[in-house]
Amino acid sequence: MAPAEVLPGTLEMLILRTLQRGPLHGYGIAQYLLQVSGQVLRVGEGSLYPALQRLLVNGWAEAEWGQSETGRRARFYSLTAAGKKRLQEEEKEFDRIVEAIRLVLRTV
Amino acid sequence: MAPAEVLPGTLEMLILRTLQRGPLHGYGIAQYLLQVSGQVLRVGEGSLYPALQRLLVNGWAEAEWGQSETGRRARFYSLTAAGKKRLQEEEKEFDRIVEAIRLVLRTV
DNA sequence: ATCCCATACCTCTATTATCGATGTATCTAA
DNA sequence: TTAGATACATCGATAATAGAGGTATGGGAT
Repeated sequence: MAPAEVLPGTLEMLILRTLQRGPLHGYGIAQYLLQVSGQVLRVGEGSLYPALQRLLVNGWAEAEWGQSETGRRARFYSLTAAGKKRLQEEEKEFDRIVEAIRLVLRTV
Repeated sequence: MAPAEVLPGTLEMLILRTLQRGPLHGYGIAQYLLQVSGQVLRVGEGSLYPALQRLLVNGWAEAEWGQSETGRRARFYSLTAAGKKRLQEEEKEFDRIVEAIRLVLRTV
């Protein structure tokens, strides 16, 4: 099976969607995405942490240091109200574009 | 309606798919994508022409100068055998990743 | 006649996102 | 005691896109 990266431009949406389930730390987000996507979406750390920084800077998420399930120090991210709104917009736009692409792919 | 760009990483696939219908010039490709996608996929020239160059370099398309329907000089691109194969691979990978993303978006 | 718009090509630079490598540190299990 | 999993982060290279700029021609409207 191909290693397969994330579609550029969709990572923030995927992270926001993951955080919608509840606060989670970076490592956990990557694990979750890998698992739920059936091992397809492999988010490298070099993509993940900069993306999380962007979410903080834009006010879509906030972070708090705490303890992970395994007792280690971890930074828990959670959605802000602005982040929830942003997620809705991104999902809508994603659907719109994917539908447009499907139109092209289906048109003979 | 938002101006909405192309999903990064999908442009080459969209062009290849357009060329599968028959040879076409750059300007025509952009027009076609805009029309078939219901005005959603707006391909700027600064994205289009570099992408066409990549297709040539990779041997997925070949080009020939000719006359457009309106009598102007135009460069017609057409799919090679390698391009057809490449298109199939890209479509398959696209479906795979979009399906993975949908899994994430649908999971509660 | 002239001027604008659509058609048609292309390049350049800035911006942005992703990836892979690198580095730190801790905890657990073999 | 050592390897692997957990957990953070940054750095540089790569690549793709967008937007602006530049050339040229044809047709239709003023």
